[in-house]
Amino acid sequence: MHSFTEENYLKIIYHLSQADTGTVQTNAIANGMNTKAASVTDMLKKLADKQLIDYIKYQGVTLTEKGKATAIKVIRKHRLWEVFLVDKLKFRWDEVHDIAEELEHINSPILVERLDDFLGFPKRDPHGDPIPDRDGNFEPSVNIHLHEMPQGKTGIIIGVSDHSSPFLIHLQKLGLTIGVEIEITGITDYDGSVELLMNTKQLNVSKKVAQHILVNLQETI
Amino acid sequence: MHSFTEENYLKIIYHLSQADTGTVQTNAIANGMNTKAASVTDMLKKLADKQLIDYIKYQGVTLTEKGKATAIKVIRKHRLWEVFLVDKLKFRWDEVHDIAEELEHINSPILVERLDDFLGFPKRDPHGDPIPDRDGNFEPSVNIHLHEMPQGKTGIIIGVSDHSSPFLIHLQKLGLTIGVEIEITGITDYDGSVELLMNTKQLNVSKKVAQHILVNLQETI
DNA sequence: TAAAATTTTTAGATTTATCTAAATTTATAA
DNA sequence: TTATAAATTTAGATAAATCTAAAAATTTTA
Repeated sequence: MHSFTEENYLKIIYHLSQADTGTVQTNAIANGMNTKAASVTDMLKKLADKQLIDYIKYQGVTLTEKGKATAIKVIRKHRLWEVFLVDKLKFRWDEVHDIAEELEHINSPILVERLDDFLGFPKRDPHGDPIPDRDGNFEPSVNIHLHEMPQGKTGIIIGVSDHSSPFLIHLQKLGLTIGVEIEITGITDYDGSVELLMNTKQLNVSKKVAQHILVNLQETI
Repeated sequence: MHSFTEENYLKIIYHLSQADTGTVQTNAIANGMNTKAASVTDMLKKLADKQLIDYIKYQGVTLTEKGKATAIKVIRKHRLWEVFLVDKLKFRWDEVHDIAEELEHINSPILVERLDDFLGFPKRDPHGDPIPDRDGNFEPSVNIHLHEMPQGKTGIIIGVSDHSSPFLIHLQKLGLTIGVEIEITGITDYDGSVELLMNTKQLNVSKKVAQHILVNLQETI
């Protein structure tokens, strides 16, 4: 088995290699792990010895198949626990990350399968991110701004790119909060405002607002 | 916060000091922790520094109030997670211990309270052991043989003191398996056989059988 | 393309929890 | 009550994950 620390390194490397297609740099990992570059180098040697990453000095790393499978298992657990915390224990979307960071390291394959079953085999976590199945397969997720969303597609609000109070208060009034599922029904040519459906409610938001709402695009599952 | 290891030491010390009223010996802890006496001594110094135990060289240890409260919190989490695994995820009674050993170290007070609520504030875990409430209070549990049970009291079968196949097969046939709740309704003077109620079913078991069934006596809660 | 800046690695320590082997203390028993 | 046995502690090492400071490699830029 792998230590919590090793699992966290693999997870960070996995996420970084998704963002950026090439190899992952030492400093990027140090940043993600809240540690120093020297510590990362030490750990990279260890992960390479265990054949979890391919590592060439000074050139950055990539995950091996084994390393990738391990990272995806941890991500699967993290996202399933988030669903549990939100759906069953009534936590808010924004409260669950740190707890799931601990729960994701519980080592019991059967527990993961039972939990998945108990939750009804969810395909997405509360942020709209895809949950890998037991074989590690999942639909990729795409995060874009609301005004870039194609019509007809649904998405989940995952954040904002303007953190000013007036903007946040405006969103609160409209009900456009994190975790809400929306569908674009049209774009007004005249002013670029966006028509959308939230639950069953029709809304119109200005182009300026749409440009500052981050959405996780739901692929057809 | 305390490390997993520190929490495990406190838990073992707590359990050992329940069994045996005096101070807890180094070797007993080493045995419980599957480690060596020298390692225990090192850890005892550390726990004493943190004022979690009172430790006198060569004389054994007792938990301080702080240490006891910490141990009880870990035990509360362990038992709540066991209820979750059995009631919600459909694990069997005998499968949950190792998983709960990991889950008990998840550090989130709010998670524990939400879980307790979700489970309906259970008073006993699947073995019949009491679950401390958020303040650490609980009814003590008493483990005795079936033939020593007072009439009218209920208990949960927690094990057997005869592991022979014929005996276990006999119990299986009667439905007297681990986790089953029973109530003594009478004792036959003539042969010492025990009349009991299992769910709503009336049963009679011989004195010999009753002497080999271990029961956790349920206090009036 | 050579100097400067940045990134990465090495060297040598530190902390936590563990170990073995030896020394010390306490308990037991002749 | 002293010798022997058992339990416990100390001393000195080891492995995991981290650190700082210095050295080496790579990238940028003038």
